[in-house]
Amino acid sequence: MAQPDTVTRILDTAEVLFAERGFAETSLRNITSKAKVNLAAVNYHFGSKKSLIQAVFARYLDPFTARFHTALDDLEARHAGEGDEIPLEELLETMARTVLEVPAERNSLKVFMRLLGLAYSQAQGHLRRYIQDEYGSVFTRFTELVRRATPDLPDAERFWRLHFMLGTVIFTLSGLDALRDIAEKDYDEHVTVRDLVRRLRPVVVAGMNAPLPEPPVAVRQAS
Amino acid sequence: MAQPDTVTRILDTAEVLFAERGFAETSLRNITSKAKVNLAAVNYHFGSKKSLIQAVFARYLDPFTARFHTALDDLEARHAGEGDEIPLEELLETMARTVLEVPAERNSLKVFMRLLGLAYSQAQGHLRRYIQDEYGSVFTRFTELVRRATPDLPDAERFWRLHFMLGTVIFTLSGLDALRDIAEKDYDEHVTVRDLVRRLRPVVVAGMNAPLPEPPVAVRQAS
DNA sequence: CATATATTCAAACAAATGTTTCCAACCCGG
DNA sequence: CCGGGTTGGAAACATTTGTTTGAATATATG
Repeated sequence: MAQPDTVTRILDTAEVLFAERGFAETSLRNITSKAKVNLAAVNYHFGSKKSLIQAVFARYLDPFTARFHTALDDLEARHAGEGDEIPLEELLETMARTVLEVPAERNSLKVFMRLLGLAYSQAQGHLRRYIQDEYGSVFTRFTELVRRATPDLPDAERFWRLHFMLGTVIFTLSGLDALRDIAEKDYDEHVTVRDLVRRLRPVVVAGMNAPLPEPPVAVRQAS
Repeated sequence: MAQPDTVTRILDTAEVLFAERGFAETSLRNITSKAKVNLAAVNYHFGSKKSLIQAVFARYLDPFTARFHTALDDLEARHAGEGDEIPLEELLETMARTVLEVPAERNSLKVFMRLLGLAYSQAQGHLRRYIQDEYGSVFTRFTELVRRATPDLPDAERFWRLHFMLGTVIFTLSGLDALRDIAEKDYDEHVTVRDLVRRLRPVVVAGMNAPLPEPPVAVRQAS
């Protein structure tokens, strides 16, 4: 256990390679050679490639869920006296802050968001199940708070809008490199993640507060 | 050339498998066996797996760009007399209608959107380049029209918001199956794509028209 | 009909993948 | 100094991948 542990060296290398090329396109040999670690080390320490992928996620999601829970505890405690409802802006703000805090410690927000994007897009059946089972409860708690913050929104509408916003954020931040290339070609400004989050905020808030859609046309009358 | 051509049978099978699992996770043997076609047929007709992937996209994007161009022609012609500016809502509406029309002919909007999502998320270097080179011009034309429709928006802000909205739509529609499962568990309503588009419209419009973000804090003074 | 061209097919190929094995090196408490 | 459990390492393993081959078959052409 002299310099960076073999395990953490594998995790460090794996997460950036996964983020860059995806899971299937990143071979164990690719990881181990770049990490200067023996090929067998992955299977020795993690058991399989699947487990390595899950471990990569766990290293982000464990601290994230922990912090997010305590952040929500704080928020609820602070609003306990005045009637339970936490404003939507504060909820979104809290989530954003937590998401930004966790990977900031290792300067790898981009990697984190890209991994989240992959978890959604790459079917990788086992991954979605793992994340849902392991970390679903925080999200449930959060959506319940959002529900209380937006009592006028029909349940279905709020559900979809939350996922719309999730899509906006994950898509943007996970495809950030490609977008940044285009953006820098058109306007030479170099955009940072924090800059993007600043731009995202009003859009997300406006989207959540958008007027309700017109009811479906030609709907079957009161079934 | 009796029943469904070998080439189209390959394309039909490949596009749904690609959409379900991604490109790297879908093997040629997987495609050919399900399509009841000989393994060598793919390399015979398309040359390589890469070319097959591009062909799958071309079958959607060729008709799409053609229709979109003529739709924009119509729109410009209709607004020619009154001073050039086409309202943002009409632009978005036109794009949405075109996106919905093309795959509707084969009842595969879901597949189309999922493929678009993959094109973004799966690095697959060659794919992004191919799409950009082959179909970039329509998007350029569209963004220029959007620019004229939103003269108050700074260029950079409009650029990013367009991509935010793109993210919302692609993410939602491409992850639709998973989301639909969750939605149906919570509210038994079965959501259709058209229903989702109806819900998306006000959110997207509100996002584009959101107030400008506060300027970055602690910015270096006039460089 | 005969010939040439296009397509299909089964088999094999080389390369790359995740995983396992087995032995050497190491570390640390006795 | 030693000895047992943990970690590191080279090689081999069994699969799976995309691709190629060459013969068989169908299709079209003169």
